[in-house]
Amino acid sequence: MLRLSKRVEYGLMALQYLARSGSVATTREISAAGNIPYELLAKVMQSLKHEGIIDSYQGVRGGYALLFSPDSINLSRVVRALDEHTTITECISPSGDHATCDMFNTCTIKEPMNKLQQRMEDSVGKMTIAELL
Amino acid sequence: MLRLSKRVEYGLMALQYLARSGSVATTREISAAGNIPYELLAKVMQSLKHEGIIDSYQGVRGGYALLFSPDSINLSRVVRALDEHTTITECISPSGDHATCDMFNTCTIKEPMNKLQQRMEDSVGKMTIAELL
DNA sequence: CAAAGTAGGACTAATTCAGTCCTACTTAAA
DNA sequence: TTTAAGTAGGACTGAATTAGTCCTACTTTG
Repeated sequence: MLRLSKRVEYGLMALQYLARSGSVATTREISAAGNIPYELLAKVMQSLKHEGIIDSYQGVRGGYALLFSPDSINLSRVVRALDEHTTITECISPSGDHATCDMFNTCTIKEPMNKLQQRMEDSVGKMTIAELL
Repeated sequence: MLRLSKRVEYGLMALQYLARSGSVATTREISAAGNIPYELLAKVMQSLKHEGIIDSYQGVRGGYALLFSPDSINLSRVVRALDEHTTITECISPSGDHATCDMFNTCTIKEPMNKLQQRMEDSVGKMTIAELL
C-alpha cells in the first residue's frame, strides 16, 4: 500500500542531485549518476517542471535547476507532481470533491480515512529536500 | 503511492462491524452489510485471523469475533496482515534486512527514506479500530 | 445428515506501472 | 549556418500487482 512509485524515487534522487550540485544539470548526467533509465527520468523531470519545482533550459548547454531552496520544497509537492494516486482512498480527492467511488453510499469508514489521510500527508509534507542532503 | 488496497479497506470495514456488533458475525453478514464481494472478504477474514486479530468459530453457528478491545488494535497491524508491500521502498524490509533491491548500491536516498517510513508508520500505528466507531 | 459456516488453492481479468521507441522542437557553439 | 546536445512529449509494450471468481474440502450445530 504505501510503496513509493519509481517515479517518486527517481524524482527524489534527481532533486537531491540538483540540490547538491547547486546549479544546472542534465537528465543524461543525473541518469548516469543514479543508474536511472534515461527516458523515464526525462518524463519525471518534465513533470517536476510542470509542477513548478524546477526550471528547464533548452538547447546545448541546457538542463534543469531547482527553482527554490531545498528546505522550501516538501515531499508532498514532489509526490503530487509525480504520482497518480495521492490519496489513501478513492473518495478522498485532492481538490476536495469526493467524486466517483462505487462504494460511496455503503462505505462506513470515510471520516476516519479522511483523518488518516491528513496525518499521513503531514508526515510526508514535513520532510523537505534539505533532509535528503 | 499511498492508496490503500481494497483488502485493507474491506478489512477495516469488517473490523469496524465486529467492534460495533460486539459479538460473533459471519462473513456473509458483513459482506451484505458493506456491499463487499463475499469471496474476497472471506480471504481477508482468514488473513486477519492468521495475524491474531480476530478469532474464528467454524460450523453452523460460526463466524468471527474480535480478540482484543478495539482501542488495542492499531491500523499498522491490520495493514501488515492484509498487504504485501508495507514499506515505502524495496530496500526497507519489515524484518530489518534490506534484502534485494537492484539499486541498493547506487541509491542515495536510503537513510531519509528510512526516516520517512518511520514517521508514516507512526501515523498509521497511532490510529486504532476504536477511532472507526 | 443437512445446512451454514470457515479454510484455502488455483485461476482469470483488470488495472497500474515501468520502461521503451520515436519524432519534434530549441539553442549554443564550432 | 549547420550540427550536436539538450528538452518536450505522444504512443506503445510488457511486467507486475491487485481484485475478483471458482471450486473443493473440512467443521459443527440443530
